[in-house]
Amino acid sequence: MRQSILPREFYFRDTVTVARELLGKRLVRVLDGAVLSGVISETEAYGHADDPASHAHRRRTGRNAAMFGQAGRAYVYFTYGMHHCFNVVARPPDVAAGAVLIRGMVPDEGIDMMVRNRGRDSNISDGPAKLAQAMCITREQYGEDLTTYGGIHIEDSPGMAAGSIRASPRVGVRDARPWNFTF
DNA sequence: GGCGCGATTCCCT
DNA sequence: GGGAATCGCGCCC
Repeated sequence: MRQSILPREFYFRDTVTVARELLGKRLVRVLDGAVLSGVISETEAYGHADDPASHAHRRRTGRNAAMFGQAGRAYVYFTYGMHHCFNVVARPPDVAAGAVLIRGMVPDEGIDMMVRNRGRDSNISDGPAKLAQAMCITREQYGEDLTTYGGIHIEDSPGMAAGSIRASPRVGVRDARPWNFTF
C-alpha cells in the first residue's frame, strides 16, 4: 500500500530542516506503470546568496532557475559531461532559492530495473549520479512537480529520530557547513 | 567567442 | 590514491 505524497508545504520550509526530514522518506519513480523506489539515506542542503557552495549563490541563470522556483519541484543538473544529479527545491517563503541534493537511497521496489539502468548489480544508488541513473532521472525531469503522482514523488514515512541523524561537511565543496545528513 | 572546471564515477595501480 | 571520461555553463577577455 502506498503512503501519502508529501505536500508542497513540506518543502516550503528551511532548506536544512527539509534535508534532515527527508531522511527515511521514500523516493518513488513511476515509469510506464512500473514503480521504482527506495528509502532516502543521504541528503545535502544548498542555500542562496549566503552559501558560496550553492549553484544559486550568484544570480539566477538558465541552469539554476528551478532553485528559485516553486518548492516541491525537481532541480536536475548535468555535470562532468556525463552525470545527472537530482535535487528537491526547498526553501522558506522569505528565501529566494534553495534545494536538497538527494545523494543516496536504499533501493526497494523495482531493483531489477535499477540494476539494468545502472549496468551493474551492486552500488546502484549510493551516490547522487548513481541514484539518478538508477531512477532514470535526466534533464527531462527538470522542474517536474514532486507533489503529484505519475512521474517522481516522495512519500511520507515516520522519518528518522533526530538523535539518529549524523551531520557532516558537504561532499566535494570547499565549505565547512555540516549540511550533509545521513543516518 | 574562448577557456576552465565541476554538488561524480569508475577503473587501474 | 590517482587519473581519465566528457560537455554545458558561467565568467572573463
